[in-house]
Amino acid sequence: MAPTKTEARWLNPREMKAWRNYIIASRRMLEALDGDLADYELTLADYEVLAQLSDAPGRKLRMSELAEIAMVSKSRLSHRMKVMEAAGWVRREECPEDRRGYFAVMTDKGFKAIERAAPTHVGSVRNRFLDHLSVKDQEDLAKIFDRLQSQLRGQFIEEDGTSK
Amino acid sequence: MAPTKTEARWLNPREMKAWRNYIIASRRMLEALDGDLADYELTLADYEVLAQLSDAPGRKLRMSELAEIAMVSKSRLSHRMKVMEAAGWVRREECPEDRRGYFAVMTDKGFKAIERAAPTHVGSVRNRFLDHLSVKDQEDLAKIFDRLQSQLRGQFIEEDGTSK
DNA sequence: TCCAAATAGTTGAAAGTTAAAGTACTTCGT
DNA sequence: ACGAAGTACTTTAACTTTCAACTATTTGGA
Repeated sequence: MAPTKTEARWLNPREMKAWRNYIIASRRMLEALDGDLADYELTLADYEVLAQLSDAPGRKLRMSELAEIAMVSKSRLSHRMKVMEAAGWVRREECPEDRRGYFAVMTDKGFKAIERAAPTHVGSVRNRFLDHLSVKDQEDLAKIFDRLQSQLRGQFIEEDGTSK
Repeated sequence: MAPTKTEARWLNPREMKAWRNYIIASRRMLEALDGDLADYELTLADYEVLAQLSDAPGRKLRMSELAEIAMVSKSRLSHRMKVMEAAGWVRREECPEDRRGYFAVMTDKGFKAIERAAPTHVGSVRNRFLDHLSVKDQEDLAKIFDRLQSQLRGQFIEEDGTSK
């Protein structure tokens, strides 16, 4: 089935500029953020995983939940966990309540690793993003992207018929 | 050298919301756009490469230039070109002016392929992005991301000492 | 002119990602 | 309480991307 029913009239210059400025700047910004983390042997995606884990109670989360909130697939998380486990940053723990399941648990070493990276990362986010936005810009962006996000969720439900 | 000198004070709730809403929605949107193109055996990155090529005079561009404007690395472009060449969408042509160089040339088949995908893609961009923005939102976003982009370029120059 | 350095592009290997299938366990309906 | 279907997670294999090294050519001095 076609993913969209909107007729395909071309983008006008204003639309084009909004769209292209947005994706180009975003791609470059993400690249830069990733580059900034490279000094800590981390990618943005791995950072996200560790950050979420470090915020969890007991620095411990079910694999699925971690995958969900860090926005990576289960398969990818599995693979990355193997790498991070080898680095001594996390370990897996069996879940007694549901024996199919596992917890991802952050080790002290992992916590230190992300504690070390966090100031730089936050600095990058300011440096490359927030510092260039007025308070109003920040509020506008938050609103706009919140709208986009909920719309996306809506379309997802429509498309595959699943409600979660 | 540290990539940033900004002190690492934590993000306040407003900053946090702007940043997180932005990356989360962006990631999901990009995923969705990619998904929409999958029906045409294209990724967003490949689409971008072909779209740029189809816009070029003679549907023909030097590899480096194409890599630059489509925002992929030279190496990646080389590899993708091999795949697209096998699909019959592009071919390489020697450059007589600079015998180290090559042109990427879009074939008729390639042009047809992107012509087929374009309406859907434009539809997706409307559907998932533009339709949810007021005219003012579009203008604001264009301005903000333009600012971010030029800032990024500035930092890039600082960091590696290169001026291009 | 000659050579060192820079540039254009490709390549191969390593690392990362995804998609599909596999294992193990739980849930649900009867 | 049984079996089918569903869920949690992992694994394998195919594919993609990156990184560094390589070839070929051009450029820019001395």
